[in-house]
Amino acid sequence: MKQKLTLKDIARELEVSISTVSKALKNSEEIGRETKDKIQAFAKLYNYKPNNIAVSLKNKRTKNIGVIIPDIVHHFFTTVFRGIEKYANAHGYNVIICVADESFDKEVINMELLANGSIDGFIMSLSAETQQKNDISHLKEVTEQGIPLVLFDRVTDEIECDKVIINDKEISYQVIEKFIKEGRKHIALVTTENYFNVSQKRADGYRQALKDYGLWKNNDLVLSLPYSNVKEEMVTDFFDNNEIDAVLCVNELFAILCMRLAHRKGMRIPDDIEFIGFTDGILSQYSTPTLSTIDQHGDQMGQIAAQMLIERIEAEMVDKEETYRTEIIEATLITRESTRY
Amino acid sequence: MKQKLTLKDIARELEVSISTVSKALKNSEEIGRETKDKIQAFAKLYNYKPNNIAVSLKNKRTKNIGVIIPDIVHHFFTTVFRGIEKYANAHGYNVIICVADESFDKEVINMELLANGSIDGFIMSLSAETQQKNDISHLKEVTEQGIPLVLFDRVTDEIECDKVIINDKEISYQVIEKFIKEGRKHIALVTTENYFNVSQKRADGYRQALKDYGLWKNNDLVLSLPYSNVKEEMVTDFFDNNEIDAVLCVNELFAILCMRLAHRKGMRIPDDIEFIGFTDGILSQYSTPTLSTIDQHGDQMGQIAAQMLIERIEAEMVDKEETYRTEIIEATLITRESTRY
DNA sequence: ATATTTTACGCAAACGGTTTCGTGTTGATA
DNA sequence: TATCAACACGAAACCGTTTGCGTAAAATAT
Repeated sequence: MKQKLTLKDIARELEVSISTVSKALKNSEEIGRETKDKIQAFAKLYNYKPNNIAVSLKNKRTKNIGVIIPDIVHHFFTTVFRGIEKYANAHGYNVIICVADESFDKEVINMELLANGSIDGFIMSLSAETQQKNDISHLKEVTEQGIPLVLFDRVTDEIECDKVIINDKEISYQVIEKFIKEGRKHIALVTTENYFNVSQKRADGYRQALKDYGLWKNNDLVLSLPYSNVKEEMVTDFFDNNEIDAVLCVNELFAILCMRLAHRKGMRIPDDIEFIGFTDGILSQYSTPTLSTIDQHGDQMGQIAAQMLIERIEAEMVDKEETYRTEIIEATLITRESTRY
Repeated sequence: MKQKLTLKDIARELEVSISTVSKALKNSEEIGRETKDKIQAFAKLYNYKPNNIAVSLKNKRTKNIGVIIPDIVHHFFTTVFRGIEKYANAHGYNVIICVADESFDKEVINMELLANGSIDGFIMSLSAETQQKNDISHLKEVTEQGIPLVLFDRVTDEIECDKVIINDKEISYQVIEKFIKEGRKHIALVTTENYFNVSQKRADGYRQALKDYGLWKNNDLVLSLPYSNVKEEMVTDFFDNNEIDAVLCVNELFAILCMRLAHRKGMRIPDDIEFIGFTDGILSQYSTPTLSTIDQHGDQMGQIAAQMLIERIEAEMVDKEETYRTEIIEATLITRESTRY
């Protein structure tokens, strides 16, 4: 096992000082042509690479960004992550990832760990538990330390930082409007328990559209399901007790589930009932029938988040204008077999 | 923006030396009770946390592990990753991830970047291009530097290191055997172009089983599809030109695709034709009909890989026994609607 | 030939910790 | 009272780089 070559090794070997080697490798004007050539040749020959850790310590910049997401086995987060990784890598940054598993504690622990010098900034989406408790002191701590933070999708108003979200309310409104214009009268919403910021906004859009078109009665056509372990009877009861001809679901899985149970009840999709879900994941493309979905453009979201973060990190070196942006990405509807148009 | 507290700050404030502070915070016996109390109280009050980078530089241990995977938007890799992350986190390690995007160059670049001190060891699965070129000099370089490496799933025999794989050949054999015992006579294999190590092993199992039961003729019932951009006619031609009553697919997507086209041809699943795929992803559970799949236990694989790596990393501190293990995980068949039993 | 500027390089501090070793003080022992 | 171990702490080296500054030698100007 050959040990890694250090500046000191090269200096000893070539009988010059460490600083000369360092400067020569940076092609500094301070060093003579001959010496530089000699040192550079030697370094190349023995494949010298500077030690990242030492460089980080010295410059106080790690070129790492920390990503904290609630879940990795989840198509939307995966695509966002890919966007982040793509942009970060292209700009010389590595990505350290922590999966909070929707747990508040894991989120806090990981964040504090990384905040101690391991990263130059954070990109994150709040875990379910964090949104539920609405405790964001760990985020506050980090931003007070001057560590840049970009929130995406599951954000909170209570913290000032850059954010990337989609137009949840508007797209929901548009989708409901579309249903209405097609002549649908009994439009349901299948959502999660309401501590999710995004679910609330989607519900707002849904409600608003129904009100604007005089179709709003009450919450009878809103079904709230638990985040996991959905029991089938909850859904079947809902379909049995209500007359429904169109459904918007806040995620792909709920939509697939509902479609399956509606189909089992003998309803024809999309003639008797139409379905639209959020998240254009792999399920939507391959379900039977294929599902019309709202594409959240996760990849783009990730790239923008990464861009905002890196710009913020690198702006810190010069000056700090403390105006934070919220970038809104326009979701788009992808129509497939679960809708008529 | 309050700057991070350092040992030096505490030392100055409490009028002791830096080394005293350092020792006090480690609860060293060298330091008197009173002084320790005072320092520890102060540190707690102002929430002192040691700088990870400085500690890493000093101990030459980063407590980071590098994970390089070909693709992140892929259920199998995602689950393995989750296993890695889970184990690593529980043992005080962070995970730096690089997505090679199935590209050789990205794999090499990322690996070299991380190898310069950023991580204590690697866990990786070879990208498609790397397997195709069969160029693993970057792996050799890393292991020669003494950086521990664990390969999983897409491994190579040409490098000595710890490995975690599944019993691809055996499980394929068993699955084909199952088909045969049910009376299936025309069993097809749908696979990828053969530079994938795992595809080869699966094909081996398939062929072996047919031979052992005297059903092997030639490769007519083996369909090789490109890794992406599969054209439908390739599959339909295959089904049109051959009499087939059972199919093993090397991944979930191929299986779903084939099922759909077989269904379109009017074949009844599972009566006329049965399907089994590799990878128990979300698609298998929600397709119509649901797909019987071979569960590769990605989560477990990830945890074992992480365990092997961390043990190797921490063993390095004591001595180095250079015997490498290959852990084989037993895949299991999950039966659903696409098979009769 | 002397004064001045360049050139080319080395010294040393710094980044934030850890750790070995040395030393002044104390109280116990002879 | 001299001796010595135990105690409590500090000085300094070190991890591998970066970088401001000082300076001898060489080059140029006077």
